[in-house]
Amino acid sequence: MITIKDVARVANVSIATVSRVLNDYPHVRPAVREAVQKAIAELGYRPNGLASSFRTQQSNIVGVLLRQQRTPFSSALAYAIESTMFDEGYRVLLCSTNGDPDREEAYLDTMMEMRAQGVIIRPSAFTTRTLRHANLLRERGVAVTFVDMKPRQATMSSVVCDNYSGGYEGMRHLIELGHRKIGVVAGGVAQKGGGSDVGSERVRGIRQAAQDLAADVEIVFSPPFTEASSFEVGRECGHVMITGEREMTAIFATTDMLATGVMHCAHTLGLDLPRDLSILGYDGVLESTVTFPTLSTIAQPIEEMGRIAAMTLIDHMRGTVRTPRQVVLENTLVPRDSTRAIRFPA
Amino acid sequence: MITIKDVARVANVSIATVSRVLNDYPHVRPAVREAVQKAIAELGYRPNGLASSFRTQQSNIVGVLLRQQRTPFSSALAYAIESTMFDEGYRVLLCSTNGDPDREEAYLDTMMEMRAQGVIIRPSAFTTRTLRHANLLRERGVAVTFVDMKPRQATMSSVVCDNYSGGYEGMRHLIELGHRKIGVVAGGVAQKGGGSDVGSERVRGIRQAAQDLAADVEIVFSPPFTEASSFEVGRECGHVMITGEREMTAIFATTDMLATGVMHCAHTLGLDLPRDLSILGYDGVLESTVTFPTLSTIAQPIEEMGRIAAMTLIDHMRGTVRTPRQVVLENTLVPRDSTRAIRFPA
DNA sequence: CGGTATCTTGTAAACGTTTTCAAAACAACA
DNA sequence: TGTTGTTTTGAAAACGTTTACAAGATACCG
Repeated sequence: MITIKDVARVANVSIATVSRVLNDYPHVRPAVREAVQKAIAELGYRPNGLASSFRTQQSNIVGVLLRQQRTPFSSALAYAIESTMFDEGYRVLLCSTNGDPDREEAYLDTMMEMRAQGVIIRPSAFTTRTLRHANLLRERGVAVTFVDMKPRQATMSSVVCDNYSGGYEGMRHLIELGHRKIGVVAGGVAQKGGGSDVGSERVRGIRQAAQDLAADVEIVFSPPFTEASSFEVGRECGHVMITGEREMTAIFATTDMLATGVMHCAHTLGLDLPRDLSILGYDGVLESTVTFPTLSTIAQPIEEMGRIAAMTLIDHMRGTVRTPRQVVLENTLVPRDSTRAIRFPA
Repeated sequence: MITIKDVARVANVSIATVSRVLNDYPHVRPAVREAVQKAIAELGYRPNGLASSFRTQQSNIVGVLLRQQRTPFSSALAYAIESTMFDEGYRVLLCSTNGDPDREEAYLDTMMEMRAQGVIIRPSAFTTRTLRHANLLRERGVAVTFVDMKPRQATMSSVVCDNYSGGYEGMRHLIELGHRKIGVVAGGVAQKGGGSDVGSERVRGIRQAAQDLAADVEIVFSPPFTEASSFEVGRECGHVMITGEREMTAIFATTDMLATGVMHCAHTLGLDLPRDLSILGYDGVLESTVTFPTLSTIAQPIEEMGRIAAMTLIDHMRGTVRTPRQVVLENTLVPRDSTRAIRFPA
C-alpha cells in the first residue's frame, strides 16, 4: 500500500509537506505543491482515511437511526438526510433498529466506537433506555438530533411536524365539506414514553377540531386493532366501520397506508368513492397518489424534515450552534379525489 | 477520554493484557480477566474503534451503493442487506447515487479511503466508468458484489433475478387465461452498458413466450415514453393502449408502479377490473397489494436477493470464497385479483 | 530436582497520519 | 552587511490500538 512516505520520497520532500499539500494548507511553495501533486498522481496514492480519522479523532461519519426502513416515509426521510449529508461532506451509516432496543443499543455503541460526529434518531419510542443512550452520546461529544419525535425535555434538538394541527386541519377539511359523522382509524397511538408521539398528537388535534368546529359533529374511533401491517389494519377497521350501524360519510385515517386499507375495503364492499364515502389520509407518501381515487391527505414535508434535521445536526457538529433547537414544521392539506362534499339527504 | 492505558493502570496489568481481554484471546488467567473487566466497567471505558480499525487496517464497514433509495424495491433491498450485515457484525454505509456518476465516484472514493472491506453495488448502468471503479476497488482489496444487475464479464460476483423467465412466465399466465391481445408497457429498457439490464431481459422473455406459446397471440408495445415517474408513465401508456383501436384484453407492465398507473387509468376510463381488462405487474413490492383489485404480479425475492448478496460479499471479505459467484434467483408469479380468464366473445 | 513444554504476561514496535516546534531560507530594511 | 520579520520546510512526537517477541511463571515428566 502506498503511503505518504512514498509520496514524500518521490517528491523529495518531507511527509509534513505532503500532508500540508493534502490538506490545502498555506505556506507551501507553488513549485513544491506541484511536485507533490505530481508524485501523488504518479503513484496513485490515496490517503488512508483510517489513519487520518484516527489521528484527528474524528470520522466524518454520522449515524442515522431509523426504526424502520421499508416504509415510504422512512426511506424518503433517509434519502433526504443522506443526500444533504453527502453534500456537506459527511457520510451516513444507516441503521434500522426495527424497533429492537438491543439493536438500537448495538448501533449507538458502534457510533461511539467509531467516533461518529453526530447521530440523527427517529426513535421507536422515548423509553428511558433510548434517552439514556442519547445522553451518553452527548456526554461523549456526539451531537444528537431527533427527528419526527420530540423528547419531552428540550435538552436536545429535534425536528418534528405539528401533528396536532395536522389532525385539526384534516377535520376542518372534512367538516367544511359537510361531513358530520366521521370515522377515525388511528394508528401508532400505542407508543408510550417520555415524548409526544405522532399518533396521539394527531388524534388530539382531531378531537379538538371536532369540539371547536361543529357542535353536531360525531367522531367514531376504530376499535383497537391487532398488530398487523397498516394496510391490513385499515382494511379490518374500515370493514367494521363501514358495515357497522353508524352511517359514516367520511373516514379519517391517521396514516396513508391505513387509508389505503380502508379504501380497499370500501371498494370490496362495492362503495362508489368518493360519492358514498370520503377518505382522508395522513403522510403524503407515494402511495397516496396511486390509489383510485387519488387520496386526499395531510402531507408531511418529509424531504424538508430530513434536510432540516441534517442541517441542524451539522450546525451542532461544527459547533456553530450550541443550544438545542426545536423545529416544528407544518403539515398541509392536499385535497385530491378521495374527499368530496357530502350528498345532502336524498 | 479513557484509553486502554487507564484500564491497564487501574487493573494493574499491561496494555497488552487489556487488549487480549478485549479481543477474547486465550491465555489470560481468569482472575486477571475479571480484574480487567472490572476496571473497564468502573472507568466506563470504550475501545477507540478508530484506533483499532487503523491498527488492523480494516473497518468493519461495507458500502452499499444504490441508484435510488426511495423506491420500495430499493428500500426493501437496502433493508435486507443492512439487516444481514448487522447480524454478521458489519455496518453499512448507505449511498444513493441517484444515477449521478460523480456521486458514485465520490462514494467509491470514500469506500477506499475508509478501507471498507466490501461494497455491494446496484449500478445505474454498466458504464465503463462504473466498471473501472469496481475494478479499482478490487485491486485495492475491496470485495465487490453486484446486485440486480450482472456485468457481462463474470469477473465479479453478482446476484440477480432471472428477468427473462419472469417475463416468460408472466406471458404464460396471461396466455393460459386466454388472452391473445396483450399490451406491454415496458420500463427501464433504455439503460445501456456492458450488462444485461433488467427491463430488456423482461421484454425478451415476453417476446419469446409470445412466440413459443400461442401462434395467435399478439403483443403490442407501449409507445416510448417521456421521462416521468413510473406511475405517470403507466397512466399515459395505459391511456394510449386502452383508448387505442386495438382492443386489448390484458396489459403486462414490467413494473408494479407502471401497472399501478395503468390500473389507475383504467379506473378513470370507467373500466370494470378485472372483467374488462387484466393487468399484470412485475416486482411484488408493497404497492402491488394495496391496489384495487389487488395486483397480480411477478414477484422478485427482494429480501432473499439482499440476503444472498450480503452473504456472498461476506464470503469474499472473509476469504472463504475467492472465485466470483453468479447467483440467479427465480421470480415467481403471484396471481391476485387483477388478472382473470378472458370473457369469451359475448 | 533438573529439564522441558506450556501458559501467562509485559515490553516495545509498529500502523499512517497530523501537528508542534524549531530551524532554515528568504525578504525587507537600515 | 547585519538585523529583523516572514515564509517555507523538516524532524519528531504524538494518537490508541494490536501484535511479535521474549521472558517469567507454572506444570509436568523422568
